[in-house]
Amino acid sequence: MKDFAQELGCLGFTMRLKRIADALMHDGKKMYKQLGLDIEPNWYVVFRLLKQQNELSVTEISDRIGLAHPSVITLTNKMVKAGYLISNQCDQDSRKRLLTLSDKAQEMMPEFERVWAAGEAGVIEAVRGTEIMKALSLIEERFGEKGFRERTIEKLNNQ
Amino acid sequence: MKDFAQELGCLGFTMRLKRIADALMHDGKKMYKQLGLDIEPNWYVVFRLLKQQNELSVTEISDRIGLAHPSVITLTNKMVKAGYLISNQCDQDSRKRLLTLSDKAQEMMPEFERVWAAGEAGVIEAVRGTEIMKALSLIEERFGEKGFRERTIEKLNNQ
DNA sequence: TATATTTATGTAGTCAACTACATAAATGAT
DNA sequence: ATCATTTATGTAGTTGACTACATAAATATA
Repeated sequence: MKDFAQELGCLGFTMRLKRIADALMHDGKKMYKQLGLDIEPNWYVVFRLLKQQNELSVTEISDRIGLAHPSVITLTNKMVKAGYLISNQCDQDSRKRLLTLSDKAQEMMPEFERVWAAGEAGVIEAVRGTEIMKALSLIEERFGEKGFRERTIEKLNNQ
Repeated sequence: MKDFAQELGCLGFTMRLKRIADALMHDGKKMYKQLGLDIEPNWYVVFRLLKQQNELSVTEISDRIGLAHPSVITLTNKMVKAGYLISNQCDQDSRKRLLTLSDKAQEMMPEFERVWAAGEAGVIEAVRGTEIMKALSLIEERFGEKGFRERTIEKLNNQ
């Protein structure tokens, strides 16, 4: 049975992106469970970011990883609850809450890194020969400048 | 501020796909609202499919568009409620429910088609020069054969 | 024919993202 | 110094996908 979203050409773009992302996310969850690790897909972005930056506020994380701040709050709250992040009120600016990696996080990091390296190797294999990372950058940039809605309405008016 | 998911290379793949898909979906909703059309992003896949196939069951739609059947039930129920689909119990097999486009759907189709054509033109512009549709096909195929979890665990064992 | 299996649909609950709104602290302007 | 604006965080509610389980009809098998 041929996939219909594929038949739709560029119109099927969004649905196909979402389908792939969802499938990877679900399979990622399953993977961590199978490996007996109590972390979730996407946490690695925060792990990696805080490893590099040491200490960041909610909004800073939100800006750097491109998720809305409520999503970051939910995500990091889970990581705090799981014992991987420490949350401290900022001295200079009492609105801010600064997040750092806990000792548990530092301890587990080598094991996580091993898994992430394997995951990355798997993805590299799956996307081999496609230039998709470069394509995503370009597409992100273009949709960043002018969204889908604006583009469509512009085209509608020029018809 | 440089995007951190991009810095992560292939590891940021899933998150970036999800982010783009979510942004397109949200902007699509906004667009339909702005145009005063009472339809949702993704409905066009069902509209187009039923225009081509006339009458299909829930499972057939699910198979063709690659969404899980509960998602199709939710999606098509909304379309029925909005008056765009007719649902009929199948005579030969009373388990099946057959979905067709309503008169309202047929009537509105030319207007929808105009919008979808504009949307597609916008996407084509945004992805120009990237070969992303071809890339997605290849990636879907590869992850279809062997998922992210399986790939990662295989890599872990070969380290 | 009776029973077991498969298939089609439906329901319940989860999840990760989003927007919109609320509040409190810091900053800027008159 | 007061008041307005901006910024940081938090909460509530929505969304569209998913899995897991439930039920009923059809089909296959003993």
